[in-house]
Amino acid sequence: MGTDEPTRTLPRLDESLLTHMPPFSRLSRDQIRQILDLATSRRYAEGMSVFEEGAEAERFFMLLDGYIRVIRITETGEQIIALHIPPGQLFGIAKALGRTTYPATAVTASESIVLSWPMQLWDSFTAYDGFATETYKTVGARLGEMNNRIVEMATQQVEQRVANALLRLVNQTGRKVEDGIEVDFPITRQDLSEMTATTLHTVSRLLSSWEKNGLVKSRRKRIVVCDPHALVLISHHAPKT
Amino acid sequence: MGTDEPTRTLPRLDESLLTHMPPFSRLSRDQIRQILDLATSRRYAEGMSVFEEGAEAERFFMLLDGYIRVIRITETGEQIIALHIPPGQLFGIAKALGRTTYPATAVTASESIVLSWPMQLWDSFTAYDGFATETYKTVGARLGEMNNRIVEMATQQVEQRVANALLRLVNQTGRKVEDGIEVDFPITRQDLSEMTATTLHTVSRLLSSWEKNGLVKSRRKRIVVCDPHALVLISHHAPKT
DNA sequence: GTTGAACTTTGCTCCAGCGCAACCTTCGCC
DNA sequence: GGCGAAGGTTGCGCTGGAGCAAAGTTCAAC
Repeated sequence: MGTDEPTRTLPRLDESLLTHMPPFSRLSRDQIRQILDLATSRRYAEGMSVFEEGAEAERFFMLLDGYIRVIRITETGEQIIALHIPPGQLFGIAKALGRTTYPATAVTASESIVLSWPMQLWDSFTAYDGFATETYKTVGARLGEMNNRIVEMATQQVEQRVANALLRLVNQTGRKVEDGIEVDFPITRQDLSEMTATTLHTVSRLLSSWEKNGLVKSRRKRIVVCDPHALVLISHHAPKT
Repeated sequence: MGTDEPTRTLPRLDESLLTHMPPFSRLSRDQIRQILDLATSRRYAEGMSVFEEGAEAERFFMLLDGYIRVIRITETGEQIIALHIPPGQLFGIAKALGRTTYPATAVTASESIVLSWPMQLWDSFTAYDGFATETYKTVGARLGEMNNRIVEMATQQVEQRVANALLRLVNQTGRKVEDGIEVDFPITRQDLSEMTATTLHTVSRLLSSWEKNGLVKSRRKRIVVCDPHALVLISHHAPKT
């Protein structure tokens, strides 16, 4: 749980942190200063939870650095990964969904730096120029992404779903490395399986066979995509002969 | 396509149409009058499309009567049903998602009456008291529903998914009839299979067996749930022995 | 440098549910 | 009232990928 860690406010934050983040990019330096002075900043180690599904939504958040994994857990204890959030995005914005509780759990996928504000400030933030619009876009994009996932799960084979998930990861969070593009945070076979509604065994088999053909390279908790185009082909390959 | 039908503006609309619809419920009679005077009202026969995925979002809509089915179609021509919209809800609200095109196709699941306004009016609508809040709630609820569907598809067996889908239908759109609750619009096995990522054959088999046990009664395009509780049990039944 | 936990690989078996096929039923329409 | 199309039912065989099992590998921690 997040609360295991002491809350440390980092040294005075610089305005430049936010000037290039879409929700704030149209604001003046002074406005950003005000916003930063209201923010709590905090570092989370990998695997820490930022908030839990169902909890009262007392704060809203922006990810400055690292990656957030949004997960849901079923009554039977299965975990499914709904989405990954890259730096620069708002999250835990229950108010934007007309909710008073968080709809899912957020855990850090890697060491992360997070700003947060009390939810009471939400309405004053939406008054800032561009903030509301960017929020809609974020919500819309996530809704669209979930929608695509439903379509994928409904129509595609496991191999294609895993290929798609991997492509999405490298597109959204990829980091260029020598022999391809690497997913920018530690990710296990189990994680991939929770994103694609399959088992770690199947994911492992797929990655092994892709590695054999030079499409990817993987080490423990790390995946490098060497041949994205080939993955795209796999992801589009007709499900049925 | 919707455009096959002549656009007929129905006789002058009465304010009482909107006074009890959540997005407008906090408005005065005069405000509602203004809003209605800007609206185009139109009747769609069953199976007509109101707008198509990807089209420029020129108008936004409210369903007065009937049911709207939101669908997506894959490159390979498969159709999947994302959600059903009951009367009283806004739809096609691309602006609320920061989009300029519609993210999915909307077709009528039964004969329907729809109001619509040019999207340019959206910003003036969000200024009305309660309108924005209700919109967030609608968006939030749909996002939550999609989220649940992902979890279901990832963790449940076909039988449970179909049971859940049916329960959701009768909860959201059910009409009390003599021997149970009936889904309030025509729905085929094929439709149910497109909501649950399975085949019409499997749905047919399930419904047959449920009917044998008295849980449901169904006729062509009509389904009555007689024993919702038993369906709930099925929907929660552990997937694996 | 040893230990143990976390992560990964791979082989084998089995079955839920899909694809296919054939047929039946209901309904709208000329 | 007969015809055709849309919708529904049911049997059968096959297979993708889940479940199970057993090892191998990597890494952190002492």
